[in-house]
Amino acid sequence: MPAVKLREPAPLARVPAENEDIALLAKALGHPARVGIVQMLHEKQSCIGCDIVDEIGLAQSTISEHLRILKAAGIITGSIERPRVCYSLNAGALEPLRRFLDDVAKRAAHRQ
Amino acid sequence: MPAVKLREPAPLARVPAENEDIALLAKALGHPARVGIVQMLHEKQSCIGCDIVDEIGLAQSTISEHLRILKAAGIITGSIERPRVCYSLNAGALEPLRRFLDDVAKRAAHRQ
DNA sequence: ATCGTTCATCGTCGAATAGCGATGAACGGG
DNA sequence: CCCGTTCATCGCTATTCGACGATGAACGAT
Repeated sequence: MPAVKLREPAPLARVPAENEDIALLAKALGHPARVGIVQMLHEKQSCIGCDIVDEIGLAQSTISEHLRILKAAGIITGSIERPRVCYSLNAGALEPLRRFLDDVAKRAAHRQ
Repeated sequence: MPAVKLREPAPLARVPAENEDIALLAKALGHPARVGIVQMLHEKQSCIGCDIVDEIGLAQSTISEHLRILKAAGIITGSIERPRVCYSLNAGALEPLRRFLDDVAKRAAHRQ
């Protein structure tokens, strides 16, 4: 045990866990194909199968990867329905990011 | 001039320019340090100089790069004030992303 | 039992990110 | 005129991303 207390490594000062969260959500949306997928799931309420591949116009493996990223971020969920997988939006997951942006917009408008 | 009309390369089917826009904004926010910077500029209304470097806790060159990315996305602006640069938030730039998220949230809540 | 469909995973490639230190430009002040 | 401060830019390295084709797993249908 050292005699002096070393300065805490600090979680990077100004980078609380909440920001980490927001950044992860934003990153997950940080690709046009993924925005398109969310848009699709948002319009066609119904969950979708491989139609996404046709709509977006990328290779199946690529779409699968994008779906994996969205799933990992909690933005979508997939339930198997052999032989397909039925994806649907989990709108609640986006709340932290949405609230962050709302907050910025509101305060900015408020002080004009 | 070929006799037949070739199929248009298509802007990637379902990936309209608007989504591209949203994705670019999201990408710019896709890093905790950048979220922190926006948060800073949002709280301390006043524009900031190099205080950001102290607050975030990354090397000056790294912060400079993050600022460049935010600037490129139109999210912040910087006005020189020798020898410093005064950054401030351009909240309006985030609107497309904010509206997108609001839309998703609203429609999701509506159909419950 | 075989086939077809749907999807995930793997390996690979090039491009982009993220981080740093070092260097350089641009002043305002002594 | 030199100095210090602030910031941008330049290499450079390591890691991650994005895309693809090929392969494989998991069934329903024939």
